[in-house]
Amino acid sequence: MKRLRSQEFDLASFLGEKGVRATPLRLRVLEILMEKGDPLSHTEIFERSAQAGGAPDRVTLYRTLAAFADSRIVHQILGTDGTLRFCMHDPFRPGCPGNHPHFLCRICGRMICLSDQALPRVEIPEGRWSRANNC
Amino acid sequence: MKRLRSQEFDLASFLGEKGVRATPLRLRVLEILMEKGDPLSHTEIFERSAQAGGAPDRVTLYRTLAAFADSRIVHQILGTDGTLRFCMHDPFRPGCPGNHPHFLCRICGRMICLSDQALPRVEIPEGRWSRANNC
DNA sequence: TTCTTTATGCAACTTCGTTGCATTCTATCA
DNA sequence: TGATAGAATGCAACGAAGTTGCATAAAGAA
Repeated sequence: MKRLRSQEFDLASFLGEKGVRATPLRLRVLEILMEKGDPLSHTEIFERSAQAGGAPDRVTLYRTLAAFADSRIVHQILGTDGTLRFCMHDPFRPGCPGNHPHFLCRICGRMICLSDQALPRVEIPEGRWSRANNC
Repeated sequence: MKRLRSQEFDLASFLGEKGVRATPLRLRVLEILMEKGDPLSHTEIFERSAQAGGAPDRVTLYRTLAAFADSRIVHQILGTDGTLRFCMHDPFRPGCPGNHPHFLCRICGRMICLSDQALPRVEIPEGRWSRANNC
């Protein structure tokens, strides 16, 4: 995500365009997510955010990330450790967001996108899978 | 898993061969897992097991499933809901266990194996990923 | 400025899973 | 057969990740 630097555009108006109100915490989180393109967990974002301006409220951070995800600013990836990571959409990285695998280091917990290795489209099985609860 | 019926072989000696001591709970869990080949969550196994002979201890059930996984009797699949499911190895189903996708119904929580749709092998990224903590 | 909507902070709660420890069971061997 | 060691169980407590409800604070619109 090196091409998307805060110098190059106004973070607040970026959020505005996405329909998300810019607040101090949200701008801080946005900066953290943009700093490096790789997916970060809630805990990682919490800790970095705490360093840069005081620990945010845990719940507010969850809601901030949910708001970002709703507005398609970030997408969520479930790691093999069972926790979600949040990743900025990178218009300059082909296949991001998209159907690519991720690598999660078991030791340090760092996740990286393997956006150059596309995954095939999986066929949803036939059957009674519907919106109603009659599966 | 229709071909692997309890009539066809002794569950207790099957566990014995796998180096797992046969106990009432383990036999019950094994039967539940074999009944249908699809992966079941801890909760699903707990509930079915509770019906068939009284509710087992939650922790013991976790340990039972861990023992099965250690002995390669089952494998674990992390669903998009963040919870593990446990699935018998089916020697008669090609690609099970193996690198295939799974489908998880968001409504009813049922998971099914898509063992006919193989996934490509993913290249682990180059770098300092090692057993030591110097990632 | 006032009003309405949205964001925040706090407390409490849920789910999934783990750890520690004492007790019970079971396979084995004398 | 009975003693014994190793494994399985049951219970309590803990922990991480994430959610819900509600009161307060902040922001945008009129």
